[in-house]
Amino acid sequence: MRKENSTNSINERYLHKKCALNVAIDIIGVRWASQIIFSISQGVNRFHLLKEELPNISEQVLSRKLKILEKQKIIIKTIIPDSTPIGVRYILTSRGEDLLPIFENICEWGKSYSLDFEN
Amino acid sequence: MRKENSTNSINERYLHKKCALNVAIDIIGVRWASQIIFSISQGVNRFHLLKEELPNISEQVLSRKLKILEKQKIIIKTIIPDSTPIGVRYILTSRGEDLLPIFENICEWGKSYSLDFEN
DNA sequence: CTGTATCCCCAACGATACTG
DNA sequence: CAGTATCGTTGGGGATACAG
Repeated sequence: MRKENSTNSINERYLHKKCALNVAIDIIGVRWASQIIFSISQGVNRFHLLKEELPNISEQVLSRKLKILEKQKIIIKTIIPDSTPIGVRYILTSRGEDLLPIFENICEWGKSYSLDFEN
Repeated sequence: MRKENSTNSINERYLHKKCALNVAIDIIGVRWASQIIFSISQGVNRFHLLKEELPNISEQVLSRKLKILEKQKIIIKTIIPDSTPIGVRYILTSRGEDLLPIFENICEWGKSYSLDFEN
């Protein structure tokens, strides 16, 4: 349960109000989120495929992250019809698609660290 | 002290190796970092000015963040000559400047949440 | 004015077992 | 196949006092 009056929460709200940049950062800046969005855009769009692609993520965490991204309207969960056992496919919303060119830019920028990463 | 063999650290290294996107996200995705970079670019480039601009940040945290950004070669600390008491000015490196257009894009994207933020 | 030292909190992250 | 329940761990974020 979240403590709405902790300094943590107060600062979070302060930053969100200050600039939408911070809103966006709090969405894409948590662990796995960006990688999951990118993977889904590449066609890695099912639960077990994501588990294979990201072997270090636990089912618990993957499930949690997918649910959050769905709530944020970045991905949509669709049931694959006539499948046994039940199958699920995740696809990006237009809001999610809009992130892809941004990720390209961020990725380019991050590459400057691949060289001197261990300083 | 950081536990280099915690799953947390292992996953961090895994993601960094997977894609530079995750390297960049871990730099700009922590609290205050993006806002500090943006503020400095706007001329809010001194310790006490940043404290005024971000009243909810403690000196401890601001100091810590500035040091990290300096280590990441995103900002540079310059001593203001002939000042008593000692004065310090922070400026962006070219690596820091490169972030500004990216921030513009992220901010634009984030604005779509200002509407339905409390869902 | 620009920090550092010390200590604490708590929310994200993760492991494991279980389920429709 | 696609999750959820439960609980333990970690480390970033923060408060306060002090220092050059």
